[in-house]
Parts: sequence; C-alpha cells; structure tokens
Amino acid sequence: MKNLRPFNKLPRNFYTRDVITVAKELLGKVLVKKEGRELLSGLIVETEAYDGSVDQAAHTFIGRTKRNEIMFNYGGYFYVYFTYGAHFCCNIVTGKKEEGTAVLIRAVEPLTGIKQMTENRFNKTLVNDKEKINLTNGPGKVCKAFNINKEHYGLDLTGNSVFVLDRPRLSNKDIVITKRIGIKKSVDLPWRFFIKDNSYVTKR
DNA sequence: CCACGGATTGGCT
DNA sequence: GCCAATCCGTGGA
Repeated sequence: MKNLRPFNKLPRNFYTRDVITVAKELLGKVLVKKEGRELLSGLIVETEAYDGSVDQAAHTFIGRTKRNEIMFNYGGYFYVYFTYGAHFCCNIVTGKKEEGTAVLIRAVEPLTGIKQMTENRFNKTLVNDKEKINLTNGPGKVCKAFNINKEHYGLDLTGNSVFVLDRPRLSNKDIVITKRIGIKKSVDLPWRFFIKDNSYVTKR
C-alpha cells in the first residue's frame, strides 16, 4: 500500500460529469496531498453530493458569491470552506461551467503519511487503533489531518499538489446510499454515499 | 453508551 | 445579527 506509483491521477473528464456519478465513483479512489517530502494519502470512503440548481443545502443555491465562485467552474477544482468558526471542509467541484455542483469528502481511510496526519490532528505521534479510526472519519478531521485550509481554495486537482489517484471501480453492492447528514435544508435527498462496512466512515 | 451544548470565525441578509 | 455541509468534552445512566 506504500507504493502509489502504479496508479494514475484522475483526468479532467472524470470530474466534469454530473455530481451524483462523480460522488459515487470517487468512493475507493485515493486522495493525495504532497506535503514537503511527505505523501499524505487516504482511500475515499464517504462522500456527499451538493447541487445548487435544486438543493437548498448547497452553498451555490443562493447564486454566485466570492466564497462559492470556484463551484461555478467546470469540474476538477478544490472548494475549501471554513465553518463553525473552527473547521475546514474540502469538496471536489464537478460538472460543467456554471453548474455550481461539488462533492464533499466526508471521510477517508488513511494509507500513507499516517504519522504526519497524527501530528497534524493531535500534535503528537503516538497512535493506537482507536486514534487511527478517529484520524479522518469526518470532513473537518480530513482537512485537519491533511493540513488542508484556505490556501488550498481553488486548487486544480489535475495539478501536482493535491490530486486523486484512480483505482478500480467499486461494485454497486459495496456502496450504501443514504440521506445527507449535518444539514438542515433539503434533508431528504439521498445524496450521501459510503463504502459498505468500512470502519472509517463517519460514526452516528 | 447516549444526549447535549459550547466553541468561535466569517459570510451573508 | 444570525447561524453554519463540525468536533469534542461533559455529565448522566
């Protein structure tokens, strides 16, 4: 699992498809961030789709603002926002120009750079299994562990600092579909996707 | 184990 | 001025 070389970076045309398809197909792919010499990476295990054309919970529902403008670009950009006065959350912009759609990365399973992630999260290096599970099982936790913040807003994911590696597509039977969590509007849309039985999915 | 609420910034009305 | 696509600690059973 240490050697990520045989896998290719996802190309632009992966991201420019519709948000639901991309949200599902991102499951099982590998999020990578280069941090100095360290390669932080994790298997994407939980996502949510947001679509401003029909979805009141999407930040683009109100139209274009300075904060959400990257979501109106075509797919393959990083939308990072700050919330609750404390946390960053990262999203992958999808679709065509002006669509205003994106996929929230809710949880990953740590693969490489675990020691660095633990330092980023807890400011120490010791890890037991309980801490490992708690490292990246939530959108704010993923950003903290990967040290993703305001500076990464608008990054092109076909570039070289943050990107996603391809992996074989999961079977539909390994994907669970539910309503989204942590929101107050458009709560009934079944736009949350996660890998069945994966222990790094958000706990409820 | 579960429920509850405080923290704390910045975007938008 | 309101309140959020969250997290964590506390307190009770």
